[in-house]
Amino acid sequence: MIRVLVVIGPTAVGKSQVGIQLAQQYNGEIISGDSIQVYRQLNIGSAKVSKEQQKMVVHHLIDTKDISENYHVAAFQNESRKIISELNKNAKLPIIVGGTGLYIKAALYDYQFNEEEKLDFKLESLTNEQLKFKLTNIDPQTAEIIHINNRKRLLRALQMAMSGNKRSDVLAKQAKEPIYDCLLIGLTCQRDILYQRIESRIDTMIKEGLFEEVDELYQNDHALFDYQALQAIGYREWRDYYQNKFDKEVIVNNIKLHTRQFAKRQYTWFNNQLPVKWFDINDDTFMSNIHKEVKEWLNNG
RNA sequence: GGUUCCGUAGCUCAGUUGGUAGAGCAGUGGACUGAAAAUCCACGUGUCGUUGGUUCAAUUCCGACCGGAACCA
Repeated sequence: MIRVLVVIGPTAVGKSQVGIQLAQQYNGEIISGDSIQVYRQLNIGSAKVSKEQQKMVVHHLIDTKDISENYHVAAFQNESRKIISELNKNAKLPIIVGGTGLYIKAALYDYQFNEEEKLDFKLESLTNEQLKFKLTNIDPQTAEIIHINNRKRLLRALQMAMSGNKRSDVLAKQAKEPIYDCLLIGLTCQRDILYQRIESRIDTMIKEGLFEEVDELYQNDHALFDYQALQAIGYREWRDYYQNKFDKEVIVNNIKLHTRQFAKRQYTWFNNQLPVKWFDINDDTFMSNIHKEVKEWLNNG
C-alpha cells in the first residue's frame, strides 16, 4: 500500500508550516488539500503558502484554476491520486496538507464518482417538497436521509437518481476504507486560543492588502461575486461592501465571524469522519511527538 | 429642575388584558460522497433594573429609587 501522510486541522492552526517541516525531514512533497488555494487569483484571503515557502518544498494543487472555473471533489480526487502515485514512483512521500475535509476523505477513501454525468434535468423550478417527493419515488433510501430544507443535496441526489445512478446504490458499492496506508496528523488547540489566532490572522490579511486584492478583481470584472470561487470566506463578504450595505469595519468583523464558524465545522468533520491523531500546538513537545508518530508509522510494514 | 419613554437570554428586541416568558443573531453539538471556505439540522431558566405597596398571585398595576434616552425650561 502506498503511504500517504496527512496534516489536517482547523483554519489558522498552522498546518502549512508543519507540512513544510515534515516534507523537508521525510523527503516529501506537499499536496494542498484545500478547495480555495487552487484558484490563482485568490492569494491573501485564502492564506496561500508564500512563494518562498513554495520554493522550500514542492507544492501541488495550488494555483491550478482560474476563478471563473468551478472546482469540485471529483476533480480533486482524480488529480490528487495521480500525484500520489507519481510521487510514490519517485520515492517521495506524499503529504496532503489542508482543511477541506471532504476533499481529503474522497482522495483517501473509496469514494466513487462517475466519469461523465450529464446532470441537466431542469429541476430548479420545483419546490423542496416536490423534489423530496420525486426522490422518494426513485431512491427512497436517500430521500429519507436528506432533510427537506437541504435543497442542494436534494437536487444532487435527484439528479443522480434520474441519471440512473442512485446515490444509495453508489454508496453501497463502496468499501468505506482508505485505499492508502495513511497517517492523519491533526493540529489543534484550545478553542478560545484558536479564535484569537483567527482574529489576528485576519487583521494581518487586511494589512497585507486583502481589500486591494478583492478590489482589483472586482474592478476588472463586476460579475466577480457570481463565481463559485468567490463563495470563499474572506471574499464573499465584500459583496455587501460594493452594494453599500456595510462599511469595511463590518465586513472585516463578518469575515472573522464566518471564519470562526468555519473552524467549528471543520472540527465536527475531522472528529467524526476521520481517524485523526491530534496534537496540541501549545504543547511544547508537539512537534517532536509528531516526529515520533511519523517515524513509527514509517518503520512499520 | 419638569414631562415623556426605555431598562426582559451574551447582543437586538417581542410578550404576558396579573397565573414567573420567546424570537432573531451570537454560542454549542451534529449531519455531510461532483458548490464543502458550500449546504443543512438540533439545543433557549433568564434574580423580566432595585425596592416597597395593592393582590390568593406581580416581570405585568401603583409608588419610590437607580441607570439611560428624548423633549421642555
